Amino acid sequence: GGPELHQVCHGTVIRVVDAGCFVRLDGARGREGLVHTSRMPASVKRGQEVFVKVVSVQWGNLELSMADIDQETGRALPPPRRDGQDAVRRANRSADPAGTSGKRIGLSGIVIEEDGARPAPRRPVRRMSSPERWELKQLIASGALNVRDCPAFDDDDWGIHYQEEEEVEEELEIELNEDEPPFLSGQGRSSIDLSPVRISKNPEGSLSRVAALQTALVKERRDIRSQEQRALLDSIPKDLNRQWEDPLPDAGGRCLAQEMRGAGLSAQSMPDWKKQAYGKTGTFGKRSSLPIQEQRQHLPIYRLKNELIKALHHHQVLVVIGETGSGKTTQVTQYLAEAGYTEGGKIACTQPRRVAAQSVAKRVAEEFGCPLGEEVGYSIRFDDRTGPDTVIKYMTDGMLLREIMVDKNLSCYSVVMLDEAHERTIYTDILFGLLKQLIRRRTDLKLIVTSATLDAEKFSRYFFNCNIFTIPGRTFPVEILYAKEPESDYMDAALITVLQIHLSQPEGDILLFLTGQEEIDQACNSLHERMKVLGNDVPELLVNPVYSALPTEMQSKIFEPAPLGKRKVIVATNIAEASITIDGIYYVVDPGFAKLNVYNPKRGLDSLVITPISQASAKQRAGRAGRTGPGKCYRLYTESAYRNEMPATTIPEIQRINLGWTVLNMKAMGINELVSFDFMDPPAPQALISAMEQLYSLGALDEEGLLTKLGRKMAEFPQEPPLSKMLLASVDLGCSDEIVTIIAMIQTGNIFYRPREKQDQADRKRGNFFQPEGDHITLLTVYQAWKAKQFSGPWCFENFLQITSLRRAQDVRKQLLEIMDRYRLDVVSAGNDLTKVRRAIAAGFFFNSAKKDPQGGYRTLADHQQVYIHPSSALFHQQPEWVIYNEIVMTTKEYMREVTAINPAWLVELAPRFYRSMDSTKMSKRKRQERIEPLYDRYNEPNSWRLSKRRG
DNA sequence: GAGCACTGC
Repeated sequence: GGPELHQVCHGTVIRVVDAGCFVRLDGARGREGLVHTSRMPASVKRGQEVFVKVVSVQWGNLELSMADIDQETGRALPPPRRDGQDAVRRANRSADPAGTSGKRIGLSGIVIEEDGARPAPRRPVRRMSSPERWELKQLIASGALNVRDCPAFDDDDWGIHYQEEEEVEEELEIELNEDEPPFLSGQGRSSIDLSPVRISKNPEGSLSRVAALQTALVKERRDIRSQEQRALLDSIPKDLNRQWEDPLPDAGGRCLAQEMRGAGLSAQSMPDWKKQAYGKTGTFGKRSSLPIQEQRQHLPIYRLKNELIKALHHHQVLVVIGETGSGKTTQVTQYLAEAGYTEGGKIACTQPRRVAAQSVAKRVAEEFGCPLGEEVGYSIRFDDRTGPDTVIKYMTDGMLLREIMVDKNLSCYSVVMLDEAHERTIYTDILFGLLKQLIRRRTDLKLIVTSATLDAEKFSRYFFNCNIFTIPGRTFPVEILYAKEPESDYMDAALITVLQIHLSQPEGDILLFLTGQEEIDQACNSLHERMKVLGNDVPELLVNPVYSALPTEMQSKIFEPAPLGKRKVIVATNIAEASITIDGIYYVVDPGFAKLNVYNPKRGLDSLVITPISQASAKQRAGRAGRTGPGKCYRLYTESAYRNEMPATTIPEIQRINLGWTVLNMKAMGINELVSFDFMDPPAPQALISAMEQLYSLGALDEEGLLTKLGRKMAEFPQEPPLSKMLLASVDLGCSDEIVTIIAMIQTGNIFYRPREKQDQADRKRGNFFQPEGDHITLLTVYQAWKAKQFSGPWCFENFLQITSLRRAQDVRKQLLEIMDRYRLDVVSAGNDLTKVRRAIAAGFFFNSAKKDPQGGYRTLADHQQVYIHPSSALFHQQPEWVIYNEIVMTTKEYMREVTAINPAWLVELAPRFYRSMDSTKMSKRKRQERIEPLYDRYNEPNSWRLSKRRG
């Protein structure tokens, strides 16, 4: 037999009989005892013996610490007495036969902690409340409970003795290490105010007000809809399965009841408009039937070919304004190849998007007359289609940035063309600075930067006042109409506008820009409803939603031309502004808003905010109406709002995002003076400082702000610094195999598929993967399970897992392993020791830790903000004391996503530059402020406390 | 008890 409860003490070996929520003690006497597994490693199997450290014993809903339990008898110790009764107590105890205490097991639970971990902070023992005391008394009085079975029940003494509040303070207290990095002395976190980047030109203007209002409106509409849904469900008779008791004799009534059983499931999830949009087979946009060479000659750029080549011959740098449809992306590279520029090296052309690089390369290979990957190829992450013969290489801008890190001089290229540079991705912006330096060193390198009209002057100024070359576009005029008055609810205004166009304007499809998935679904729904009200007398309006999360087969529907006599309206996010081009659009409805990711350096938090768009975006949107013929653009804002409230261009990414990765990589390239780096639009100094502080805390920078060996290794990985740190820490901790998988899974995201119509089922399936340690380990479990099923697709489908995401995780994992192999970093598995894995997570994500707040939810350690565990988390119902999270999302509340339970002692140990154990004599500034000062009382001693008096 | 614009290495 196993141990009996009274024998349970630190280090007891316990055999696990049931692996599940509760694990029973094995043993003749102790078999009723329950072991609470909230801290039990998930890997513990049935029948396994675990060597555990007992932290406390649970008594009903009370909890006794081991210090309060007699190690010999298993009984709780009586309260401490100051009057020398210790001897009496000891005598009583030895007189107590072990057998009697064994009976108590029925009410007890044991909280254990896995072996190998540092001792968890002792939970303060709670004082018994008077209702609890009353309940115990009642139980005893009724005979349901034997007096002797109560811990430490000594006839006259109810005080199952609890420690005094002061003694309870054994709990580990952690505070921030406020020492700033030496190289940032005087400008560190404590001395500057890190406020979020200002993204609005005029925060008081009408547009900003509308943006704020709209967020509330979306929520309101959601609430109304869910209320309606509930009302509908409530109106349905319950107990639909009990039709045999139905007093109605006719079968019709029963039939009806049966049919209604599925109500609220399918109807809710698949609205009419969506059904309509599905169910059709897609065809892509029309293709010209002209022979390829003839098509090339019809492009506007063709006539300027010689001039362009001459210009580049005489100048090293050229800014090219290429309107949409001019053919610059496909033609310029070929012209340069024809002119012999490929003899001295390759021609690189960067694109901000992967699909653009792929599709353009395919097209150019066709025109060039070679198979893709020979003379013409592309290179994007996970997909390199270039060969030894490749002379024209399309690539993403991020890829060229990777290359320039390896080869500062880009020696294999003779021409670099930064296409779509006006989009100002973070990669393009860094390339700007690096190429500006490079062309001074390499006078033979030619640089072409393409731009929109608006930025051309600025680009030219930055690149030594170089020449600007304009290629006219092939687009039609677009008439712009403004609202007379500012609209307070742009959604409603947009829908009315769409219907008015539909009912009054000549044929041509409509494109409506909204900000997000929810808004789009609401709009589609509402349009459909309103069209139904109008009846059959009006021509049909086909409603098509587009956003990136939409399945691809549904996205392709939008390219299908509307049947004769019908009109198509496309409701899209920003995706239709640049990423997707749809033909046949004659009308654009532009409310003037988009969601923008803004990083708040103080909180270390990204958030998506509905923001007014820029004038450049507005122009781009309007241009979408003029691709097939002269069009109209309805702007749902006033002309004055356009001129005075919208910024000329969108704030470039480099001024909005977390610069951790950027700074690390620039340091790795030997650029130490980041503040003086020649950025086209320099990021705010605070953002740079905050990034450097982060890197210092991670150990990537030393006291002088120079890259450490660790930092150098971190820069090799294409991911955020905390992830890289986690990976490198895992190599030392001996769990890199697990961490690589976890990183791959975190980076891809969207692992769990959750369609509206099957939410409950999906949630159940997801719940099967849950691990008590948290979501990181849960993700690991998912991947391992998938692997065990030979990466099966049907298995994913059954378990509501997104196979595309898992495949991507597989790709990322493979790439990480390749890099690790290159730098001889060991890939080792931790086996069953998941503590190692959790420690590695803490080593990278210690910034993101939170402690349970007695007032509800959690408080982040870094800035004491109130946050909550996301309902989708494996730990949502557990609410462990200390957690680490991957990110915070701000929706209805501030939610932590991907949460793992940790031991706070790890934080101080693994991140001493960020945390330290609290020194009670030297409280942190914040703690000092929190401490309540006694009121001044002139009648008493200055430090004597008094009760507040109240007069009636 | 929730809901994430768009990219990219």
